[in-house]
Amino acid sequence: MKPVTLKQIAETLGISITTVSKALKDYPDVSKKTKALVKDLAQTLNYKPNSFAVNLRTKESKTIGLIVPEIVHHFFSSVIKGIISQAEKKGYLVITLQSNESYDLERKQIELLLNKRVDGILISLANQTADYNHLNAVMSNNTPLVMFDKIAKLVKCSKVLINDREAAYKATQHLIDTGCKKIAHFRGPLLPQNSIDRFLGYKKALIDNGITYDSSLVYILKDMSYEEGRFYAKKLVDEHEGVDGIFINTDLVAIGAITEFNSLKIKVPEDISVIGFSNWFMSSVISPSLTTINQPGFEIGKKAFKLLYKEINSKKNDKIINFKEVILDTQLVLRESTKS
Amino acid sequence: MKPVTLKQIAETLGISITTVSKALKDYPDVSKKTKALVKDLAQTLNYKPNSFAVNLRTKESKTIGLIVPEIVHHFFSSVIKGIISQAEKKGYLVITLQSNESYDLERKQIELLLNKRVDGILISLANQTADYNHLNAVMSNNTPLVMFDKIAKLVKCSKVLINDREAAYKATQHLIDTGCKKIAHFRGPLLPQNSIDRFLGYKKALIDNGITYDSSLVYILKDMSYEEGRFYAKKLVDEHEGVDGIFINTDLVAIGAITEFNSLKIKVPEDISVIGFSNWFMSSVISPSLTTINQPGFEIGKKAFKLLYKEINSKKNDKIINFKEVILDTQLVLRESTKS
DNA sequence: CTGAAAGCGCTTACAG
DNA sequence: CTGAAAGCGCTTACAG
Repeated sequence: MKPVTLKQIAETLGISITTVSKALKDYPDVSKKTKALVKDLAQTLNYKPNSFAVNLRTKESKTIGLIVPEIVHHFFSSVIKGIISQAEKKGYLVITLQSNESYDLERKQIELLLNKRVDGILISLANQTADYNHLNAVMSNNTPLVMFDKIAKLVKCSKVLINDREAAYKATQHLIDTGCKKIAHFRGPLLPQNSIDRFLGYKKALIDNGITYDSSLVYILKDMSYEEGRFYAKKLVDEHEGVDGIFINTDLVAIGAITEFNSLKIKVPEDISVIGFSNWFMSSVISPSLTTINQPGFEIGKKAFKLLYKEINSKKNDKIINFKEVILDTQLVLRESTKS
Repeated sequence: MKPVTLKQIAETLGISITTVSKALKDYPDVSKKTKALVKDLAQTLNYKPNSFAVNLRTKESKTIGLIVPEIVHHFFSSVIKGIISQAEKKGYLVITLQSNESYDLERKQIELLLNKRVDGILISLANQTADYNHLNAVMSNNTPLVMFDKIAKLVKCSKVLINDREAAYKATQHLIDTGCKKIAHFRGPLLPQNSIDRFLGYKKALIDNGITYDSSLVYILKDMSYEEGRFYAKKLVDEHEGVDGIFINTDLVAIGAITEFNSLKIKVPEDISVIGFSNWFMSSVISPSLTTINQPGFEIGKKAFKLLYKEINSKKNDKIINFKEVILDTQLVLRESTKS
């Protein structure tokens, strides 16, 4: 019933614990014969090293922590999948936590993970996070940290990103290229860097194309929900005439907007073109289907883990860690919600 | 730089490690004065117990393992969220793994978790899983195990479920009540218990209503994907005339089917009524929106953790564990894909 | 090639 | 009220 230990194997075989340990780990200074003996017995007894003891000795847990703002979310669940699958390949397990976009929770979760002594932390920040002490604490605790998607520019660590500004530019340019003249923007809250960047890309595209920027056409949303999409779509048409295009920060909101337009009998894209951001699966099945920017969640997750893994190993070998900023490509995905 | 230990606090204060340890844990046999002294210093030094050492001593990790077939999936991500949020409240962290519906992966992951010595395991089985040795291994290893959604009837452990048969009956009955006479069924593979139960509920509803069961109207799908939904929707209308209703095992497939009907100019629900299962978010935003059975993922997750938590504590206190089977309620969600 | 010994950082039964 | 000691199960530097 009780788990088998090195001691039991050693006693059964009449040799020392040291030799058993070395034999199992294929140390060169153990005879072939002894190794065979030990390994055989370990096998038949179904010996598994006690990970608690191994952790204590080696000071590593082969576990990493992951904090995302939301789990029930196409983009983040794709990222999680990418991280977990990659981690598993490298022998790491992943503890996932969800901040619910709350700074307080995020801070507590960082502490939980640090107390747990995970080997590294992966995080996409909560919208509410404006203070980076908890992140700097991770760094000064010497725990590798990689941020992705919603990052803090000011924190010195590796990051995995897309070029939000360029992608937003591309999206807005597409609206312009297909004939839109009066283009609104539903943006995220003032804080996460990517909602700033997407806004700036939108603005720059307008200006580069000789369209006057009108700040009243920019709506700042809070929770980026479907309901908000509906609400602001209504508000937009109540407050403005002749808007013929919108670039929306994220697909879920865009889907809300399209639904609202449908129910208001405003035709998409004939009356108004809509372009989203992120390429959620459901964007391809609603009608009209949503033109959007593809944001490669799975690859972002994989890449983020790979960076973290390298840093964990560099740390182990006392090498200097060079922070990297990896930018992944995005694609414009053409569908029915914009004109051709 | 190095983490603070009990030893350092003891030396600084000139008392024993034992007393420091007891003071921090508020043992009654330490003087108020000493406690205050110790706690103060611990605070200022930002002492955090080394979880590796604590794990080794207490033989518990305050960590549980979770295996789901798929993460990028509305239902499972809701369950994960429920589990993680509940676990966090009780001081448990969750290691999540994804089996990709593969039996081999699932088996390896169980072993990973057991080697990691998690305090308990939560699992929803892969479709491919037909052999339960790995699950019985968990039980005989004395690690609490709770299964949810896709379970194995033969494994003796606690389970969190919905009444799939009854819910499927309810769905089929709704089609009948709204005038459908020739009702098809897209079911899941032969193995997961819930696809069997949903099929049985469908069949029983037909029979109870005097409709002859026709096995050629039942299609057995493999991966329950959107693409399969489209494919079988086409196949159904190619092979049968006059089908006026379908009950589909899961929303994603139903959404594929509706998309296919839309593109074939078959009107839903006028020509054919469609009812899904699970109530994915996107089902409410497609058009026509999908009538379905709500399956409370978040609550299933919460309940599953609560059961596991009880078992972990029972085990710790050497109490007998009584396996429970909790059945959660489902609701019929009426939308546009069925007649009223 | 083998093993005695120290130590990772805690907890707790026991003695005083 | 305090502390010495054993022990959780490993790993590894060192001696032989």
